[in-house]
Amino acid sequence: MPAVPAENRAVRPSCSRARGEVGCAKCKIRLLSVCAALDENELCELEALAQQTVFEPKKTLFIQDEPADAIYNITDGVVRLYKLLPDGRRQIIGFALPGNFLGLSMADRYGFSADAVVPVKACRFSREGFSNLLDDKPHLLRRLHELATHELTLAQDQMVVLGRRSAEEKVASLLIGLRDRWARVNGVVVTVPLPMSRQDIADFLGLTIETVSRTLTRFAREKIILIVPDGVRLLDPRRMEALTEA
Amino acid sequence: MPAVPAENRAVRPSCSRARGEVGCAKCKIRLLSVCAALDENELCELEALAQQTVFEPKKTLFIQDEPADAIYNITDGVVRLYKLLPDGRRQIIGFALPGNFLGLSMADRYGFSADAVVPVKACRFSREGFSNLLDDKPHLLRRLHELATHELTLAQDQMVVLGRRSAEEKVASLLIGLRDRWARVNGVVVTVPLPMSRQDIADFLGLTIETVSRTLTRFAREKIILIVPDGVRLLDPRRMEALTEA
DNA sequence: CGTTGAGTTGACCATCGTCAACAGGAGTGG
DNA sequence: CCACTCCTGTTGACGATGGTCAACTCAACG
Repeated sequence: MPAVPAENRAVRPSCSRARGEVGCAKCKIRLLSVCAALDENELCELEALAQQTVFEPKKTLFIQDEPADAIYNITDGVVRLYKLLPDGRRQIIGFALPGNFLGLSMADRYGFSADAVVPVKACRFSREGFSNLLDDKPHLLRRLHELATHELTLAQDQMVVLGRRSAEEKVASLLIGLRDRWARVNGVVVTVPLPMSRQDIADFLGLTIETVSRTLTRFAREKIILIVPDGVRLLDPRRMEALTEA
Repeated sequence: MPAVPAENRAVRPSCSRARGEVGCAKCKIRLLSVCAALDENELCELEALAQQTVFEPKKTLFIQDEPADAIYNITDGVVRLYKLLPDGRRQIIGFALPGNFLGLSMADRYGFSADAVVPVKACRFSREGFSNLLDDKPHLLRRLHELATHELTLAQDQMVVLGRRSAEEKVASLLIGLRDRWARVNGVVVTVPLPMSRQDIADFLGLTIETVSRTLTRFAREKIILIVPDGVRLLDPRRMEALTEA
């Protein structure tokens, strides 16, 4: 039987948890997520409701239009969020990174489907439990609303990309966008991780895999990026940014 | 000097207002908007903060990136919401109809620009005043959050349209979408009002005016619609809906 | 009436999608 | 260990959807 890790022995006793689990107070994405709105005592309440879950690549977290009985806070990995048309066309409406919250809407059915791109860890809450917590914590609701309007802003920016950008600009905006989001999670990066497939990228940008592939190789030929396994290194971030600003 | 209209004489005295103004309690879009969350007394508080404003066509309500000192509740008319790229390309991210609320995000700068398409009436609130009201009315915040997540859902649906729909499907989805939204305001309609220009429609759908024009005339040739001044009459709503569902 | 601006229509063209072939890596079984 | 398949990604040839450019109509307005 392994000893309880040192970092767990010191936590305040009010917060009981299963042996070996790290508490919310130590969570590295706490300040990025809804949890930032809560003080230490409230965090214990939240933690009591949370259930740590793990999803292997391609496993689904939930499916569009099914009853939304759970909401998730992603702590590790990448999740793709998408809508399908009856004929099979797919639009990825976003990639959830650590710190992102799925279930902002508190609606009774999911508005899109979500599945893991790489191994994912997430805190799972029952919608009911979380909703009750929300009822007597207006500052938590404020935080939720903040995050929701932030998502709305991202969605509106993506509408500009989808409606008015060329293929080249679309790929550039994905790379710069992901770089900036990873920076908030992991600190500044020059090599942008791209764990999702070309098909995922294409379905996010409203393109085909071939166009995504061609555009990336063109960027590589022009020494703006270096393609590495599961990512790209930005050799000339300025030129890449220029493409997104034009 | 005109007499005070009969419908105004009977309102409860707690709600004082300028002569001739109709109170929130009588507002025809009250139940569609944030105001639905408030009881009669709270409505008076809100009314005290509200300032009735009017905008002529093409007048701007606010501009992207400028300080967001006011928020608006549209009571009449149509407003276009858009983002501009430095080179002049424009993406319209939505049309606000009566009942819609501009300023859901409560951010300190506007995330997009807004201007009147036709004569617009709106209730204007200072952001500060509204924010204060929000602080001790959690149910108002809940309502705001509800509306924000609804907007988010619309934005995500529009991402599917922009990313994965053909020109024909795009135009059809605009017509069906507007028809359903007008129905919530005015009751069921067969003639969908299109007060915005072809350029506006094009910039909403990620197309050009020519493609919008051609698509509409093709629909008309095929007897799916009848083009009338400032709108279209849906002759075959089923076929139109089929185009949006495919 | 002349001017202006929105909308329509046609001819042509470019960007991006389609289709197909191929390369390389991972996993599987002889 | 090697052949085989499978899957993802790349590259090329070709084509279609929708964009560009231009001419024209028509209504509104002076």
